[in-house]
Parts: sequence; C-alpha cells; structure tokens
Amino acid sequence: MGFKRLRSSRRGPGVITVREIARESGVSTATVSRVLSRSEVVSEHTRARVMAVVNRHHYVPHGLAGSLASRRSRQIGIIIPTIANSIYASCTQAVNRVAQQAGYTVLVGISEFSPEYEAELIRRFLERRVEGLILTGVARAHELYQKMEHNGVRFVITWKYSNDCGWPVVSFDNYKASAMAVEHLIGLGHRRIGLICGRSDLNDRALDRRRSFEDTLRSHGIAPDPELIFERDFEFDEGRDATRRMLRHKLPPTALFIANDIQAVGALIECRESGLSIPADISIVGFDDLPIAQYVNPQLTTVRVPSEEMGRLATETLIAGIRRRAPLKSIELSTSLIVRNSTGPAKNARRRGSKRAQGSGK
Amino acid sequence: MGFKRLRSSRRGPGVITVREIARESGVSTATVSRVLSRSEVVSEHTRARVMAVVNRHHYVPHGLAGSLASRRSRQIGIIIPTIANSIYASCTQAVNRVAQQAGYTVLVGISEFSPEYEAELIRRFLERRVEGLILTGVARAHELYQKMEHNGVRFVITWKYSNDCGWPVVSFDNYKASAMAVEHLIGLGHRRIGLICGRSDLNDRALDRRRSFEDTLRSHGIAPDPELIFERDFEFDEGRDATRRMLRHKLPPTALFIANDIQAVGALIECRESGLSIPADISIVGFDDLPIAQYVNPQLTTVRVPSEEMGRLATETLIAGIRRRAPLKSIELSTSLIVRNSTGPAKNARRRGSKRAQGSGK
DNA sequence: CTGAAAGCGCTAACAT
DNA sequence: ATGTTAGCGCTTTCAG
Repeated sequence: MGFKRLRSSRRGPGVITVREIARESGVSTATVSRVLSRSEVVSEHTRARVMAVVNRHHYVPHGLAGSLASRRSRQIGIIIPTIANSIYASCTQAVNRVAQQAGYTVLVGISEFSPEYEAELIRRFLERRVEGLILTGVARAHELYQKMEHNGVRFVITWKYSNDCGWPVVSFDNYKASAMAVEHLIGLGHRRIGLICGRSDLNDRALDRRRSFEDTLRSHGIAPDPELIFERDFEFDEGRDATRRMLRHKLPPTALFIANDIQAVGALIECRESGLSIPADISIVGFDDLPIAQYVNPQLTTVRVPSEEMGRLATETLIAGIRRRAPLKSIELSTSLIVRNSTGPAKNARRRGSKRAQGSGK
Repeated sequence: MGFKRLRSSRRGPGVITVREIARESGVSTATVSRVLSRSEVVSEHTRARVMAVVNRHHYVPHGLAGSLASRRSRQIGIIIPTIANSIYASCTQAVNRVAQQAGYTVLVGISEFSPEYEAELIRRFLERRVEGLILTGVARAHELYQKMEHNGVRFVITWKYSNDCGWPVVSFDNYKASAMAVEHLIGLGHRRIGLICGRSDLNDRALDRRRSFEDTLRSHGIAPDPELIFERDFEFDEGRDATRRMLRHKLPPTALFIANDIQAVGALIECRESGLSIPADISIVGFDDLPIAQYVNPQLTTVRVPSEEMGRLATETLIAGIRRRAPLKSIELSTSLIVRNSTGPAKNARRRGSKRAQGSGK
C-alpha cells in the first residue's frame, strides 16, 4: 500500500474512477457499483447523490475492469465474409438489434472469404472474451473448433444447414433451396442449364448449391456440363462475364441458375445487352431475393432466404444458451422460390406451364 | 466435449491463465507475458518452452485483463447509420482492414439513424474503452462531445465536411458535391428540377445536400418549389413513390436530383414504368455511385464519393493521432460527377451540349 | 534475460 | 441498505 502517486498512477489522462465517485459522494465503491447496475437495491437518496456526481464528471465505468471482475464480458461476436453483400447486412443488423436489446455488444468481423483472416478474427474475439460467436458456414480448421471449446465460448453456425456436422446450426438448407430452383427450371422444360456460383473452395454454401445443382440435374437424367459451370466472385461484372462466356458456347444454355442475386443481375444485363429476350430466349433464376431483384427488368425469379430471421434466431439461441448454460439447439429455416418474370418455358419444351411459389425446408 | 473444470476460483469454467502457463513452463508470469507480446526480448529457448505449453492448452490470453493492466484497449469504434446501404459498407470494410493491420479491433455500431441509439452506442463504446471513434456526421448533442472528451477518447467525423465545426473531419463536402450535380442539370437547360433526399432532421448530410440544391437553384434565378422536394427513407420504393407524386404535379419537373443512388434507382424505374423516356423526357442525377448505377438502364449519372478512401484515411488519421498523442488533422476529399446516360438537355432548352466529368473539392 | 510484486478499475461475497 | 475486502488475469516497473 504505497501512498506515492495517488490519482493517475503511472501516467496518462486521469480519467475518473469509481473510487473518486465514491469519495465525492461519500459512499463506498460497492454502492457506486450498485447504483450503476442494480440501482433498485439502493435507497433513492444515495442513488440521487451518486448520480449527481456521476453526471457532473461524465463518468463512464471501465467496462473491461467490470468484465474482468464479474467474469462476464457482455459481448458476442459475429463473423461474416463480407459486408458488401446486403444479404449479410440484413442478418447482421438483426443480430445487432437483438443483442443490444439483451444488453450485449456485438463485435463484427469481416473475413473477406479468407480462412486465415477468419482464424485471426476468432482468436481476437476469444481474446476479447466474447461470450458467444455467430459464424458463417461450417468449414474451418478443426483446431479452431478446439480453440473455441477450450476457451469455453459458445457458438452457432449460420448460412449453412447441416444436421451431421455436430455443431449447433441456425440456418436454411442451401442444398434443398437450390434443388427447388433447379427443379423449377427443369419443370419448365429446360434441359441445358448453366450455373454460376461462388468459389466452392472458400465457401461451403457455394459448394452445397453447386452439388445440389449437379445432383438435381442428374436425378432428372441430365448430365451436368462442366463448361456451363462457373465459380466467380460476388460482383455484377463477374456474373456478367461468366454469362458472356456461356452464351458464346456452341450449344448455349436455355436457362441459368445463378446462386446469388448479385451475379444474377449481372447475368440478366448481359443477356439483355446481347439481344436475348428474357424469359423467351433464356430463363434466369437467382438466389437471395435482394431488393434489387424486383428492380431489374424483367423482375428476377429467385430464392428468398430468411436472412433477418436467421440473424434474430441465431442471436436468441446463442444468448439463451449463454444464460441457461445449456447446449444450443439447431433450427432449420425454410426458403421459398419467388417466381417473377425472368423464367418461362423452354423453347420447344414438351411440358408447359410454370409452378407457383413453393416452400421447402421445415 | 465436456469442459473439465480445473482450479477455478469462484465457479465458472476453469479457463487457463498466465499463471498456469507460467507454472507449467517453469517461468514467471512476466516471462509468459513477454513471450506473448514482445517475444524478441526473450531467449529462444524459453520462448519455445513457453509456446509449447501455450499451444498445448490452446491458451488465448485474457485481453480485457491485459487492456486493464496496460491501459490500452487496442480497440476503435465506428458508428454508421445503417449497414444496408453499401456505401457505408465499403467505408466500414476499409476501416476494418486498416485497423486490423495496425493491430486494432473494430467495434461496429449501427445507429439506424436514431440519435438516442447513437448516444447509447457511444456510451457503450466508451465503456469498452475504445481508444478512438469514427463517427458519421457532426450533428449530435453537445453533451456527447463532452463525454468523449472527458473520457479522453479521440474521434474523427466522416461523411460530412465542415471546416467550422471545430472537430477533426475526414470527408468530402456534401454541399459542393450536390452543387456540382445541380449545376450539371441547370447547364443542360433544366429549370424545373425536383429533389429527393434523406430526412434532413435526422441526417446532416441530407440537410447539406438539400440546402445546396436550394441555394444553387436560387443562385441561377430559380425559386425552389417546395412541392418538388421530398425527404424519404433510403429504400428503392421510397424514391419510387416520391417520384410518382412529382410526376403527377400539374407542372412536373424535367429533371430530378436524387441525393442517393438507392432512391435514384427507384425514381428511374418509376419514370420508365410511367412511359417516360430517360433522358429525353426527364433527366436524373444520383449520388454515391453505387455499383448498381451502371447496371440500370439507362446508366445513371451520379456523384462518385470516395467512401473507401474516406474509411482508410479516417482510420489512419485516428490511429496516428492515438499513437502520437497529437490532435487529429482534418482532410477534405474530392468528389466527381460521373456523367452517364440518365441526363440530357431539357426539352426546349436554349443552351445545348452536356458537360463532361469534372472534379470538385481539393 | 528473468523474476517479484504492485496494481489496472471494478464486482461480489460476506458482514454489519 | 451499505461497507469491507479480496480478488479477476494481466502488464510493468524495478531489481537482480
């Protein structure tokens, strides 16, 4: 107990502390702490006295010290691949809202589709002692899962439903959703169908969608043509360029399944500028149902994903698990095909008529 | 996957601490700490021994305790109004990248255009002891500025350049940028010009753009018509609806300045669906230069804003200020008008010809 | 190059 | 209803 250096021990701006507030209001630090958290257990009189001092100094308690002492950080983390695609934005916004409501602060990490970067973000969030983590997809080094468990942090996977991965998941099923989209095209008589999706080596959601595409074709007796499958980044121009290449093919597709709306809009523009009429000459199905899908011409048929609901439920599940100290339960969400004007019967189709919007999942 | 609880003081999962690592590797906690931060001052031999134990336990140091002891949180915060508009997304992504690079973690706050919510976020971030803050716009309660100063946190304002607010600012000037857009229309002979922008009571950027619009018209001898001014939320449909109302006016506008591309796309669609041809019947200038601006038909003339550069520079400025313990310096960025195909001469215009892309700012 | 020891600012038993 | 006290897990002088 040295009496040397009172306020602001080492150096640095002498920001006010509980001790100072306690001294000035003539109570103990414990009482100040109580006023600031569970103010109902404190008498109205002392509460008012303390708050006056607090306000006078613009005192904000040191949350890190508080977290250290209480062993609860009141923080959760979310890691998404990009913030640029508004589909992640709406999910993240929902997460934020629910977490805030429950008294949690959210750390947002953007991995930019890099596994190394994601690992680094997870490490940082663990260091920041988040109580829970919302992750995108399930594919990551086993070591990372170990690290999360060893550090006692709960997590939930989003954007990829899988009932055999062993981790808690709150998501729709990319495989089922894509099958629905592809079957819509096949049902319209299309047999020659192209695919554009994200890079399946960096993105297990893209992988699911691609596998679903190939399997669904096969199950209808159609052999997927590798020359009609493109994996690209999520940019309008990438979708556009891939489409251009497909249209140049000696046997061009009569329909495209494009596993995200950004690339799909690019594809749609490319088709239109190439003089094709949609859906008379070529049909297009997207994925995500971004707001823009209704604002292109023709309006885009696409798969609607419950991104906000997913964010909300994932956060609720996570926080409930943290509070109850119980294992998290998985939830499968459903998607639906929104049939608009970018899909129609194939030329020379044997079967005719189009399906209406239909549900999948549970 | 059960957690065996080791020695844990009160309760809770016995997560490993420095003390345990120190014990197992036969060194002091000080040495473990050195290995984990400035490993170069430790002998290769002990370093290796310590790291072996660290890895075996998947040990992640308690960053909050570290921050408390070192009095540096290594965190900065950014508060944006929404994550849904990709113009903020690209800025935020740049902030993240630079901060990460410099060893800082970023807290992202979404205020949803609510001053109360923003105040709450600032309070939480202060509590989390961020070392710096990146804010959107300059309009907020004086008390908040006081609070930031009293708590010794540095901050920089973005998205609004103003050299008389007294705070450090890294931004372009909304007023100048808008004037450039409006003068483009006036230069094409338009005299009857409508405006759609965000709500100027919640958004000082929208206010600047609106004032600039009105002032620029007046300076060319045109009286702004209140019936041709709409303040709306940032949704396609809002832009569309406002446009519909303007087109119904007994004296409809021949040109629209729409102070963001989201509403502008909505406006463009509405005009097209109303049977107007763009730019023959009506000209449209947007603001932001979102990727979508090139993907609508006709391509949108709009103001390009340096959102990534702003994010990058704001972060660099902030971190430099934190490191040097020096006041932050303001930076004015420039914008440019990207002339595409949605603007053309007014019908019956006296003057003809259109201007090319031109710069503003510094 | 390494260790001992004193806190960082707060919370939560446990008392009163 | 309020005070006393013992840490939370780490970093950082200061010695050696």
